[in-house]
Amino acid sequence: MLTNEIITLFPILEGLSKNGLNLINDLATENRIDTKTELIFKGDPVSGAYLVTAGSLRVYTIDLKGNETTLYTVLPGESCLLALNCVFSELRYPAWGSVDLVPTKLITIPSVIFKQLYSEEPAIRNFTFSVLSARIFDLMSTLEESMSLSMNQRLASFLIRTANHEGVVKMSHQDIASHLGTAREVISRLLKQFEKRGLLKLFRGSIRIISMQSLRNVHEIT
Amino acid sequence: MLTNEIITLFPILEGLSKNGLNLINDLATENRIDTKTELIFKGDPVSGAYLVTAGSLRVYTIDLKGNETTLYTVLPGESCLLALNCVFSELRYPAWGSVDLVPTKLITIPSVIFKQLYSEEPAIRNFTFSVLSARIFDLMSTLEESMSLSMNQRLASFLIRTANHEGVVKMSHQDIASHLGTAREVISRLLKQFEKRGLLKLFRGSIRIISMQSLRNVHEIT
DNA sequence: AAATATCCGTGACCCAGGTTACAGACAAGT
DNA sequence: ACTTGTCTGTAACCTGGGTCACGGATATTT
Repeated sequence: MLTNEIITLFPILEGLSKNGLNLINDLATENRIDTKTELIFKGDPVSGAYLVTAGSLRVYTIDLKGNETTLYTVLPGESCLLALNCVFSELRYPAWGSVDLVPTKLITIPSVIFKQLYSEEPAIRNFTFSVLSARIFDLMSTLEESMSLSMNQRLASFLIRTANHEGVVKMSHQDIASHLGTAREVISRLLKQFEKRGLLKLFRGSIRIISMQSLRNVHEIT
Repeated sequence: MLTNEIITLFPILEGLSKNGLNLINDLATENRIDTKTELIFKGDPVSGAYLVTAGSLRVYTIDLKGNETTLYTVLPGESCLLALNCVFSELRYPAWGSVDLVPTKLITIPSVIFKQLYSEEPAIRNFTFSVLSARIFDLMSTLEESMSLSMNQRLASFLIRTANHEGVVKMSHQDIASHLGTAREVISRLLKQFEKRGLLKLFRGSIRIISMQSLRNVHEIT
């Protein structure tokens, strides 16, 4: 029973009709993806709407010089809006997608079905709209940050956003660099500064934040 | 008869029902805005969906240091998606909006009406979806450009996109700088370089592109 | 345990582009 | 014709952060 799982993770879909639920139940498929898997390539045709139910899906571009920059991350309870977009526009996927750190589960609702649902089910329409608009705000704030903040401010903000409940970020410097679109050395340098100022502690493959508050202040100071 | 005007400019709305047309006709309002008018302030409540029918509406943010950066420009036949967004989310407007260079006309469909139309009219839904998704691609490419291209490449690309049919851009250096989120001096410097290389000619308040092709090549060269 | 891969630290260098600080050119109002 | 405002040119300077070139540290595989 696919749909129960979906509804708990995507409460906005609660209003689905019986018929809609059945459609999804019968025709959506679920996939498990291992860590370090390239999932979607730029130019791929998109087979349907992707709903992430566990793990995380990273969507990124690669610029002319070969540097990756993360556009956004799709977490459980979210959907990949680029794919959604492509479902309607029949365009091909305009970026890359990969599973990096944790095994990930995602549900695929085939394009045809999704389009039908979209026209019949208000719940699906709301869902689609909210996915798109959430992503827009996200992109806008990324853009704003990348233009007006210095690297150490962006790093601080990234760490705060990414840390788990224990204040630990389990990523290599290179991973972080890719997310922020910069070089590994730069991240190492800045992290070292933070460590010297007592804001965090560095380990191989992870970072433990010590003073969340001071990290927040990096924003204002300069 | 408001709706005729709308339909010609927004062909995607063609499928509107009689009823929908009437609603718009009766309850939408049209405003003319003069040049150099601050129209929307950050935090304003949004009264409805804005459709631009003439001129242009610039949407921008202001960073901590007081620099403006244009997020996007709404042209005739387009709609301000942030406003659309706010219509549904009941959020306040998260940026600034102004009319800068040319007098602008815009039609406002009150929030309540727009929501009703959205639930009843497939045409309105398609419209909304396409506005959102177009803007997403736009934002993504802006983001990509701002991260991976050098200033002179971004300037070249901006000039190409902004020039009118005669290859003329009627903006001051300061205006351009605001759009690209940089300083006036930087733009002057780069433009001068372009002029020396014969790509364009500078006048007070405007720029005439001479070799569109070479300007495109700035992308590749460096 | 040897070999190989991944990760991290660090110093030296360089440059695009932001900043400061003027000065002259043109436009528009009085 | 002045005055005042807007727009442009330019030079000198400074710095964040990208790049190069390492070497050592910790995992992982064989």
